[in-house]
Amino acid sequence: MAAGRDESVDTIQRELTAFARRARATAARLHPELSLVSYTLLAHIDAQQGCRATDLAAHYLLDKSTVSRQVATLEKLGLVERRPDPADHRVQVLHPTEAGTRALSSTQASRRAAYQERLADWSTEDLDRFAAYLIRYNGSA
Amino acid sequence: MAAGRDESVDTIQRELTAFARRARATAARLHPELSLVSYTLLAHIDAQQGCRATDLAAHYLLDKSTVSRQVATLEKLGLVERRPDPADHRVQVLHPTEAGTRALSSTQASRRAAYQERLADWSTEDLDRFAAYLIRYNGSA
DNA sequence: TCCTTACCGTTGTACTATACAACTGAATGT
DNA sequence: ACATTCAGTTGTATAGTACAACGGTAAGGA
Repeated sequence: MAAGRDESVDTIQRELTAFARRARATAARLHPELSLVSYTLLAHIDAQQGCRATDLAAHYLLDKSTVSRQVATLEKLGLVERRPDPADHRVQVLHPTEAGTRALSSTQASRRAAYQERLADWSTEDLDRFAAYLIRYNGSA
Repeated sequence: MAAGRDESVDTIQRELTAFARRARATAARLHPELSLVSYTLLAHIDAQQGCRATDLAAHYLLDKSTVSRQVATLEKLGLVERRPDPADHRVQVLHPTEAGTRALSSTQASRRAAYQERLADWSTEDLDRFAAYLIRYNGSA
C-alpha cells in the first residue's frame, strides 16, 4: 500500500475502466432478461419517480436519438409508459408500468444478490467508505 | 453517512453501474483518436508485455471472436503486431508496435490529466484507499 | 403580436461492438 | 493413432450508438 498520488490515480483509472468494460457481460450473465442498457434506463426512470428522455440522455451521456429508441423499445416491451406533461406539451414524462416495476425488482434482486455475495467479507465501515468514495467520484463530473 | 450494509451495497452497485454507462462517451470526449475498446485492449497488451487474444477475452469477459476482430482492427491500424509463439504454434503473442506505444502514451496522458483534475482535491490517503477498494472489488471476481 | 431562438423528441442513415455457431489447425493425453 | 481440448477466424445476426435533418412546442424580445 502507501502508493504515491500519481500511482493511486492511475490505479483508480485502470480499475474503474476494467470494471466498465466487464459490466455488459456481467449484467448479461446476471439477468439475461434485461440488458444493462435497459436496466440502467429503467432504474433511473424509477428512481426519479418519472423523468424525461432528456434527463436520461444527460445522466448517461447519451445522444437523445439513442434514448428515444431505447425508450421506444422499453415501451414496446410494456415496461415504460409515457405521460404527457400538462405544463409543457413538448415533454413526455416517463414512468415504469406495473410490468416494468416487476421486471426492475427481479433484476435488482439478482444484482443485489451478486453484489452482496461479492462484498460479503467486507466490513460495514469499508462498504460505507467505498460507497462514499464512489458517490464523491461520480458527483465531481 | 453511516448507512446500513444493504444501503451501501446498493449505492456501490448504482454508482459503479452509472460510471460504466458513462465510460464510453467520456472516453470519446477525452481521446477521440482511440475508442474505449481499442484503448482498453491496447493498454492490457502493453501492461502484460505481450499477451494472447484469449487473455484479453478472459480479462474483459468478451467472446474470442470479438477479440479476434478487435485485434485485426488494431493490427490494420498499425498499433499492434502478432508474433508467433515458438513454443505453441496455436498462439499469437500480441505486442504494441512503435505507433501503438505512441498512441497509448498520448491517450493515457489525456486520461491521466482528466483523472488528476477530477481527483485534485482528494487527499492522498483517500486516493490510496479508494484505489485499494477498487482493486479489492475487481479482484473478487 | 410576430419572429427568432431555444428546446423536446423522432426518424433516416451509418457504423461499432458484440455474441453464437461452425470451422481450421495445432497440441495433449490416453 | 485417435479423441479431446485449445487458439484463433469467419459467417451471420443483433444491439447500441452517434450525427444530421426534421416537426412541433415554448419563450423572449422587437
